[in-house]
Amino acid sequence: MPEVSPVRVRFAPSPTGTLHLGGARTAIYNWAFARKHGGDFILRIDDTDSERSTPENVQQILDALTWLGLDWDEGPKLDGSIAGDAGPYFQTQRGDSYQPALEKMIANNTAYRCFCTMEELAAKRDAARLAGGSSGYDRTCRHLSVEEVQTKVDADTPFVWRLKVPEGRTSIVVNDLVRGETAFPIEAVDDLVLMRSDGTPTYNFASTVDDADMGITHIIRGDDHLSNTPKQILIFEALAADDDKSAVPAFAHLSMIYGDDGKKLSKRHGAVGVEEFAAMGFLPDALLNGLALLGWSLDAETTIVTPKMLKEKFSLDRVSKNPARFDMAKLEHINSIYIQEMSTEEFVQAMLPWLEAEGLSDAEDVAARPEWYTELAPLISERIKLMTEVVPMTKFLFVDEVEIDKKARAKALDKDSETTAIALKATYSALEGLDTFDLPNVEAVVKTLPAELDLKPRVVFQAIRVALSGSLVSPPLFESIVLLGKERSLERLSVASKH
RNA sequence: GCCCCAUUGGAGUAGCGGUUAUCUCGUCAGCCUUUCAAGCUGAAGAUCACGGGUUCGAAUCCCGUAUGGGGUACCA
Repeated sequence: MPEVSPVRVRFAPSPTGTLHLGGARTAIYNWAFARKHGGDFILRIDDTDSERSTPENVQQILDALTWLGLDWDEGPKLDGSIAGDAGPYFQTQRGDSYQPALEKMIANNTAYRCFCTMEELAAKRDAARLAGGSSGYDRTCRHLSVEEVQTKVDADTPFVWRLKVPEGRTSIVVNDLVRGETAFPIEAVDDLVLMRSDGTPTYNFASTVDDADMGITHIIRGDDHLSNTPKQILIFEALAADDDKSAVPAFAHLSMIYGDDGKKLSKRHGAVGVEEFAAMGFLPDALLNGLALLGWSLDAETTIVTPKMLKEKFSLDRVSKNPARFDMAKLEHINSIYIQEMSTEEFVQAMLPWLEAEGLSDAEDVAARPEWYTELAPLISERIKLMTEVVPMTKFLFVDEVEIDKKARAKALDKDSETTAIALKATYSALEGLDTFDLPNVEAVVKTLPAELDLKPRVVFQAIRVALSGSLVSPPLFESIVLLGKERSLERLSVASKH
């Protein structure tokens, strides 16, 4: 059997905020790719920005990934434990690995000291830009003699370590799995700072060292990192033993997700955090599906892609190069399909938290009258797109007294109050006489009312609907009456007809 | 300024040199109907950003332009 290096991918969020849609999609692709290839999905927390990183954000990211159904093989776990041997999985705890990496680069002459001050650098940058050239570092310190360097070091002049971009090469080619070959002219690759004067590594250095140490084989990330890639390739090469070509991982750069105005998705566009979508009533599998489709397709026609399908079918060569706009309407449509696909039992369980949050129901109630919930569930599941719609649609079934919507009252009750009073009283009488309050009986007596009263069905039924549910929109009428029960139905009809 | 990327109906996409340019969402109309949905049927909507090439033949390949985006920090 040929030796195949196992796939190892990583998702490395910065806990400077909660998990947003773009990050979630990156995580999904990494996860799906790992699962597809039987590899490892590693979660690393890039928390070097100590100013903005918080433990709360870390927790939120972990929760959001878990909610989405993404499981990682290595990294911090929800219960506080850590899985995997390639850790630590918090970048702030990996400090020890950067110095040896730097020393290795010093030894093979791929790094050098730079004594330029930030002010000097800024001035040079401005000048270079004004002259119309590239704005990279002018490499002054790269040409310092050994003696000059020694003098400055002896004088305790502060310095940073920079990458020595090799001479003699014309370009660095990034062979991207999504975009194909992209060549960066060598002049455009900057001698970037590896280690700051305070001894901490920069992002590009830390990230690359970590990826190398962790044996990452494929880096799948946002395309805002594409320009960083040639620099990172150089670092990978410098870090590698004996020109080991396999030391440079494969790259796949994902286009950004835009808001509906074509601008980069941000808070201005409303909800962008995964937890916000959960609160809006999206199902995890539906969000996963919708996000996966933002830049990837299974084929020409499939819209519904379950987590299982994603794990089996995901491939980077079907990732689109175009930036995608986030479309809430389509996501809602996908969500509604997932809702409809749920079994009655599943939907009852899915409704419960939303009802509980409003104090309308609890597990005990479900256990006490499972049939009632079983009848309710399909009536609701087929007409909502978001789980948040459950409460407004069913609240009238749980409360003792309905609050009748003003508009609904005006339209269905007060418009012709005498007629509606007659209709409601007739309904009252018809229902009052029923011994068995079930759907066939209720339907039998109510359905014939309009004809008996010589009124339009619409007038009669809407009046009843508003009297019982308080709204012009409700689940089907006869079913609603049965679910409400005889006592409450009569009570509400009586109240409404007196107005 | 410089470097890189992208551009197919309103949105997401299929397309890999020869198709009536695919599918989904959305929109509109009809059916169903006690409301709202769902469902079903149908319709409108794309000179494949533009201009040049290459080719018998281009949405597909090449060059340029425009537009949008990313990068260009001792940020990540």
